[in-house]
Amino acid sequence: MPAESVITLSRRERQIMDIVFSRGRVSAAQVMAELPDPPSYSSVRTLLRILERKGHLKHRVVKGKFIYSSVYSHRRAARSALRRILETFFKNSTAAAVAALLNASDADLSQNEIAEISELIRKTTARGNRT
Amino acid sequence: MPAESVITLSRRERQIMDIVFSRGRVSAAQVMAELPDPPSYSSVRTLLRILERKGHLKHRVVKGKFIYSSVYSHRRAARSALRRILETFFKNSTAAAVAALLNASDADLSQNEIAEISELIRKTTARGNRT
DNA sequence: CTAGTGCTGTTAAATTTTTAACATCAAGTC
DNA sequence: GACTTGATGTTAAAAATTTAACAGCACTAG
Repeated sequence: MPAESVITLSRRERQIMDIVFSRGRVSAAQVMAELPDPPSYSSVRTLLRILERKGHLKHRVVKGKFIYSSVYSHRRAARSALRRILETFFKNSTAAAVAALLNASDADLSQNEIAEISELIRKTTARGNRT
Repeated sequence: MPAESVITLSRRERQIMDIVFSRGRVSAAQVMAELPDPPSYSSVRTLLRILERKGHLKHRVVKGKFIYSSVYSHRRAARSALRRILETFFKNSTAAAVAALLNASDADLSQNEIAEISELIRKTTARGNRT
């Protein structure tokens, strides 16, 4: 999801894109079920169609039903979301963001997770480092 | 910023809250300067007043001018934003989120940053660990 | 073949959001 | 003290969003 798109979406559109990203593929019914203060089924379908027209969603027909998914890869969308947060809240300091992230997750990481993260850092370090 | 608030905000309201979070304290003029497709000064002020009425912003009078800031602490807002991303994109896996974060920041972390992050992990580990 | 069921597409009304004109007020200046 | 300047508050029109009614179409069952 291109960074500039996000800030252009309306309230409902955002809510729906969030659901799409967390679910991957969704039917109108699923979206409706997860929307806060869900409107009618009809309204949800309208919104999905709008998002598709705007180029954010695509759909496949599965057994006669429309199954929607994002046009952007999960990776790209996540990256973009993180970048925005990094800039908005952490002045682009990755370290600060990681710190907050570790706290946000209730600070009860398992040893396994710690190990995973350490491993990730090692890998990242190995690749592109400079002074 | 309470998690449920975010998804309630309108497009402009969100854009403004983002600016407020990244700046800390802002005047209407500053907000206008940073808004994409900036509307008139008058419109910006109206929006700031709306956000204050809704309980998201507060203001102080400094030399006759209104200086707005968030009602929520930076820490809390960041935490909330991260939680949302964690859930939307990473199924609440902190490790996955950290990985993406390290990538998102162009993978050119300085040695200093690596050190900082490692230190943070050590601290987190020291505190709440299990298994 | 007719009716019912379960979808999607179209359309327009209702509501919310967004915008900006205009009024007002305080402060400094001549 | 009248005037200009620079700010905020009020209000309402314009635009966008949100909603849902309704129409249509395919498929299935009787």
